[in-house]
Amino acid sequence: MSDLKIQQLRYVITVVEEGSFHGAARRLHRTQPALSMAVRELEQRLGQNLFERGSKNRLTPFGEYCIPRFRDLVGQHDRMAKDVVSHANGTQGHIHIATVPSVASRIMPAFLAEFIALYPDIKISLHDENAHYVCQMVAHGEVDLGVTSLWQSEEDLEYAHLFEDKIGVVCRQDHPLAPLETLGWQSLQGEKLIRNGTSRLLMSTAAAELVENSAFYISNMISLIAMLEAGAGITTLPRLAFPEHNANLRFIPLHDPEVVRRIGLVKAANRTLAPAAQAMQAFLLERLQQGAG
Amino acid sequence: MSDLKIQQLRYVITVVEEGSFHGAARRLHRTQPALSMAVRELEQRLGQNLFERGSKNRLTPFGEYCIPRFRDLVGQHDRMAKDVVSHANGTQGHIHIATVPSVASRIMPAFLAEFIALYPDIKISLHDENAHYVCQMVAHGEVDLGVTSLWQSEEDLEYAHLFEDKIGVVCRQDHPLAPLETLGWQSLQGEKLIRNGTSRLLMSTAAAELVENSAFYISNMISLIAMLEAGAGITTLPRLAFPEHNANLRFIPLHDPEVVRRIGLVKAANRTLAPAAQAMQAFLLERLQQGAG
DNA sequence: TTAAACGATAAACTATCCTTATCTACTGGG
DNA sequence: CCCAGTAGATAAGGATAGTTTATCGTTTAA
Repeated sequence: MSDLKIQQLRYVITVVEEGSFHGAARRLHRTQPALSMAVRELEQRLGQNLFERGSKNRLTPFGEYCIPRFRDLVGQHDRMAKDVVSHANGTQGHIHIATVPSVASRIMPAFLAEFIALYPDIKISLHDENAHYVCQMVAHGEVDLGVTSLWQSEEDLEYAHLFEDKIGVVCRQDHPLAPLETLGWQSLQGEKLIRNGTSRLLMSTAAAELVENSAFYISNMISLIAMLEAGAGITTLPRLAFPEHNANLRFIPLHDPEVVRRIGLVKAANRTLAPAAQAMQAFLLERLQQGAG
Repeated sequence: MSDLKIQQLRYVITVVEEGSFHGAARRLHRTQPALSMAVRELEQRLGQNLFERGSKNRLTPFGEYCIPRFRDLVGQHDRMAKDVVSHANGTQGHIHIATVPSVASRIMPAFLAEFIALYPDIKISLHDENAHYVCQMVAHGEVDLGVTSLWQSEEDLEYAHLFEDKIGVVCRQDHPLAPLETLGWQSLQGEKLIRNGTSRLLMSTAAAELVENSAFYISNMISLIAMLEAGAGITTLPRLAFPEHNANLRFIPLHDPEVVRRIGLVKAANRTLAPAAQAMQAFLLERLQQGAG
């Protein structure tokens, strides 16, 4: 038993709806003989006539039985096709994305607001994790895309650079260093440095020994800020990770050497993105590449 | 947006199930390039790849999304096609048939038993009505087929003769006429004749005046039999309408003139029968034509 | 009676589908 | 390291559908 063709079924349905072959032909942008022959072909395949021959265009009892079933299948086809196509062209879907907290709180809100305005039917799940875990989630397929600095160059990850984020020192407004517009690493000698999750960025620089001699490590950003506000010491942070509107703290860019955190878009290599994620990827690259946060 | 082809969807599903194009080609009795090209064509139409290119034969996320939906549609198609085809070749369906009571009780039971053994999935509704109403039901499309004598030659009914049913007299075993093997109409002069629904068959014969002079009319067969058993008179009946195993009554064939009821298959002209009804029609003609009840 | 509308049919063209033949890439064993 | 053996991709050719134009016969209505 062979496959029926959706098109033939649609032809028959249209003939019934229009009440004539000519009318159906007009609606389907086909000629009348095309429908005549298509219907006859289907009838021959089924072994029974759908329309009464000789007389006008009345359905046979067999036709009456078939039409609702044809209608059902064509309807199901159309719904499915519409759904699948809208997923194919990225107007529908569910994107899972992971970013480091600073990007999640400073970049993504405005970005995602713009994105969902463009693609109102795409669902988005945003995870924030540290750079290492973001890469892991992408590698393991738990998310489609990551926005992060690379933990280390990984085999099965594809990295597309977006922007750089300068490291600076963060201290209280009444700290002796606070009035300075810029700082060299040497100025930090003797300061009480609190390490945090981003401190590893300094490990391969001239400032490495500063970090190694630091006695404090705080991973939680809220706690870190509280410690700094209490005047317990200073820390280093990428600019994006510094709470922009904090009146008690000050961010002082550092140079000599200048250290940056490279933020990029990470996806699994050898794995095609779902169309919705492709749209997100393209939009991320268009909006965030080169432009700093 | 154009129609997807059930066949292409089936190809894709089979490739997924078999895990390879070659395997699927074997199962589908096609060559491998046929599948390659069909899949590529579908991918181009959707605008997204279903299978990872380069790498073996893994599905893309888009493919993962599509496959269950394709499976659904193909499954629905197959169920629908199977159902429609089984209706087309008459192995499934619902037949509505009407007959006169004598045929319903004496002919149809054995006949239908044989029929449902041949077509176990066909549903049958059997109505018994008088000859006039049977014809009316067929003409109005309330039933597909009727087995009856014609009330009058009707415009929009097609009649196919099945068999003839001889009229005879019915009387009690102790009636003076009972010992006779055969009777002429003249012998009935002076008898108390009870009319019934079949008496109209005599109206155009030499015996017409007998009927006209009869004072009793009973339409209900049970009541009629009871009256006869009570010795209230005699009646005329077609042989088939006579209760075969009744020990108290006797059926005496009549001749001079011989009157018969012509029983035939009636269907609406200009209306195609449903396939199941076609099967019933063919079976009725094969089994009942010429052979008396 | 004629004109218009409908469906069926024929012939020609086009697109689609499937095959054979061939090519390229990857894989496992010697 | 090489050499089948297996996989999918590609190209060319032929068969088959699907579609169109042109035409015919029938029915319907003016």
